[in-house]
Amino acid sequence: MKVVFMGTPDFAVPVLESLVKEHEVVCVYTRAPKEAGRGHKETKTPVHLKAEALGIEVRTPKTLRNEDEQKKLKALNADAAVVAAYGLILPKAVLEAFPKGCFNTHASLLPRWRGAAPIQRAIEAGDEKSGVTIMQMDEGLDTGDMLLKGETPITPETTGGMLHDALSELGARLMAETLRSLGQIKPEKQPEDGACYAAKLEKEESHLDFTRPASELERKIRAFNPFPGTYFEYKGERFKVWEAEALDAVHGYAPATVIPNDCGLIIACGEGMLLITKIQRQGKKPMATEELLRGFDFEADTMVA
RNA sequence: CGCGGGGUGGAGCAGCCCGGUAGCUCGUCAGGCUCAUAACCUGAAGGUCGGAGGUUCAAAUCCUCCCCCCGCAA
Repeated sequence: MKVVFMGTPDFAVPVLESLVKEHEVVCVYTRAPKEAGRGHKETKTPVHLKAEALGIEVRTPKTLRNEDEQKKLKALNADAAVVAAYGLILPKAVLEAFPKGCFNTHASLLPRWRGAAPIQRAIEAGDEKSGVTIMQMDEGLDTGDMLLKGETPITPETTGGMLHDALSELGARLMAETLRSLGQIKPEKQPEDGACYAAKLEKEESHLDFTRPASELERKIRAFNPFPGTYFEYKGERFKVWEAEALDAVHGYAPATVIPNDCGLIIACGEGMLLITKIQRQGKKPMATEELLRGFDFEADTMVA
């Protein structure tokens, strides 16, 4: 089958990789390179780099809304489009440009967690499972009919990074399977019951709010590890929190107080307290809190922010 | 030229601004104490202070260039 692939971040790369094994990928669409990183060097997207390595034509239109782009897309004469975290809306004209349709790889068990950040939101909310849904795209935001689903458990140890990688691989497998058995799968409408949206991650969410319950903070820390990360401030310095454990203990400290103890760094929360087990000082690498404490002191009874 | 922090015995940090015997916590090794111990006591080993130049009587510390790591921002 002749297919067009549309995707942008790391999540989409395995999908592209598995796609080229069984189909003719005539062109890859991805977001345009942008200035990023230290020094603001122009950086191509992960999908862009992979496509180049595979020797596939890459296109990076800013939008697919204008007729010109749509014409160029149609001229490829592809049978289908495979999408994975592309980041651009596909207008009706594009959806109709492919005889067999447009298939999207979404990192959640639809209709739960439609939208931008399904992986982190699922962990943050305390879901016990997540998964990937392959769907036939329509004009809505992740509202198309479902073709294939796969589940994976979320354990108390699952981080956003772990789930991301697992779902990315799962998505690649499911998409391959979907394309193999296209005519045989009966599209299933998404039930409205249980639908919810995964809001995109806002910068301010990374800043830990110790007035919240410890268990909630623990989930967020796991969900946001490794991206976008969580942090607190102490004496004007930023400390990134990589791993923590919620301690279900009653205490009389004000939230954000460093609680004196022999086990490590413990911070009072709105409910319970948080034992920070892996931390990163700015300019340093992440390390076990225990290590940092050998040379750095969080004074007991002072406050973090 | 986006902004900024850092590279000091095995680990984590201090010292650098105001040049002048390299320090702290931990680990390691040896010995001691102890029923015992990750506890305690005593002692020891271990460092080209990221690299190369420069200034100086003297550089971890001041100046220049380079390498590596990281935070912010995007």
